[in-house]
Amino acid sequence: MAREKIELKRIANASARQVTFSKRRKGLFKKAEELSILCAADVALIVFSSTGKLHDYSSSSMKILDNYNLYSSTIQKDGRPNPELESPDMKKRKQQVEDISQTLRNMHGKELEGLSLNDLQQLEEQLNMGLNCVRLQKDEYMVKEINGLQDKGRRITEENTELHRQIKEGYGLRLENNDADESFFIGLSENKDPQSSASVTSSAFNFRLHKSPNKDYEDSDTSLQLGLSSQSKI
Amino acid sequence: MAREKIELKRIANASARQVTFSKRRKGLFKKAEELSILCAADVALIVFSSTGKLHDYSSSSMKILDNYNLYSSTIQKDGRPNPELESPDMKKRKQQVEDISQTLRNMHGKELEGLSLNDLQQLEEQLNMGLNCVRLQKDEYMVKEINGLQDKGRRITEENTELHRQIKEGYGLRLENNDADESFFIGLSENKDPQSSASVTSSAFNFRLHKSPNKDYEDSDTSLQLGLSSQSKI
DNA sequence: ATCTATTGATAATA
DNA sequence: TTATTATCAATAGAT
Repeated sequence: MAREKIELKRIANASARQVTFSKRRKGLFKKAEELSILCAADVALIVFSSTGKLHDYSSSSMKILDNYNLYSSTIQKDGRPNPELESPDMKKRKQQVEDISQTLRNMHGKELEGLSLNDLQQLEEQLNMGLNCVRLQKDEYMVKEINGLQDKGRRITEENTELHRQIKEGYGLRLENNDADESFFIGLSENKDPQSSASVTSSAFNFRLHKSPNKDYEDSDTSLQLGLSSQSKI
Repeated sequence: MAREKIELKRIANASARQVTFSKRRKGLFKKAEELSILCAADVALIVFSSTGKLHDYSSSSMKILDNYNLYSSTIQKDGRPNPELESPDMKKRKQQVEDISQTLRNMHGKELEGLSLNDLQQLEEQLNMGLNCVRLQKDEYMVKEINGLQDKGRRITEENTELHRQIKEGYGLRLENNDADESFFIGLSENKDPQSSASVTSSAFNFRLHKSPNKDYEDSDTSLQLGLSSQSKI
C-alpha cells in the first residue's frame, strides 16, 4: 500500500525500520479498535518494539490488560516475569505448593526443628495412622497375590503332571524322529517327583512379589512415582 | 475501504457483523504478523468474538503468551478465568499440586487401592523413616523441656526455702502490721516438706507439654497447621 | 512530520 | 463460507 511493494522480511535499515514501525503500529492499533467497536469483540494487543518499548491496547470490556498492566513492567526481554508481580492466582497456587510441600517434608521427618511438641505429636499420630492403613492394604494385597499364585501353582502342577504323562507315553516315538527335540524336554524330564513342581510355584511367587501383577496398576504406579520423585525437588 | 465508507459503531445486523468480524480479524492478524516481521517487533494479539470464541496470535519470539500468566489473568466477561487459556506455567503448577497432594493422601493411608505392592512397600518404608525422625525429634524436645523444667524446679525450690526462712524470721513482725497480708503466705506455709516442691515442678511440666514454649516457634506452627488443614481440602 | 502514488483491505454483492 | 470488485484506507518512499 505504497509507492512500492516491499518484501515481507525484516527491514535492514534501522531507521527505516523504526519509521515503518511507528506507522504500522498506529495502523494496527486503529484496526484493532475498529474491530472491537464494529464487531463488539474483545481485543487485546501488545507490542514490543525492537528497542524494548511497550505499546498496548485493549478494548474496554477486556480485562486482560488491566491485569496485564500491573505486571507489564515485570516482563523483561527474556520474557521472564517478575515473581513479585505475579497474578494473585499464581501466587495462591505457589503458596499452596509451598504449604503442601512443607507438610510432606515434615511427614518425611525433615525440617522438624521449628515444630512445637504438639505439632510433633500430631505428626506422629498421622504417620502412625497412615502406616497402619498402608500395612493393612499391603497385607490385603499380599493375601490376594498369594491366593492367585497358589491357584496358578495348582494349574502349573496339573499341567506338569499332564506333561510328564505325555513324555512317558511319547518318549520312545520322539527319539526315533529327531534327536535335537530331546533337549527341549530335558528340563521337565529331570523333574519327575511332585516336590519339584512345588518349587516352580514358589519361585514364581518370589518373582511376582516385586512386579505389578497386571497392567491396570501401571498408571497409578507411575503417578506414585511422580509424586515421590517430586519430593526430592522440594 | 470498500464500496462505501461505514460509520465506526457496532454493526447492527448480526450476520453482517459476523462477516465483517471474519474479514477484519483476518486482516488484523495479517498486519500484526507483518509488523512483527518487518520491524522485528514482538506482537501478541488476543481477540474474543462477540460469541465468545477465542483467536490469538503471538510472534515467535514473544514468549509472553506462552510462559507468562497473562493467560491466567485472562478473565472472561463473567469474571471467571478461562481454563483454556491457562499458561503452561500455571498448568505445570496445578499438576505439581496434584502430584504432591496424591503423595500426601497416600501417606495418610488414603487412596491406596491403585498402588502396586512395590509402591506400598516404598510407602511403608518412608512412613517408618518419617515416624522415626519425628519420634527422635520429639524425644529431643522433651528431654530439653524436662531439663529446663528441672532447672526451674530447682530455682523454685530454692526460692521456696528462702521464703520459708523469711517467713519464720518475719512472721511475728508482720502480724503486728497487717492481718490481710497473712493470706498471701498461706499457700506456701502449708507446704513445708521438700516433696511438695517437686509436685509444683511436675504440674508445670504437664502444663508446658501442650504449649509451644516460646514465640519463635509460632510461625512454623502456623505453617504446619496450614499444611495439615490443606490436606482436608485435597 | 507531511505528501502522494500505490498497494492493500474490505463493504456490498453474489 | 468464499469470490468478486469498486472503493476506501494504509503506507513506502520522497520531501
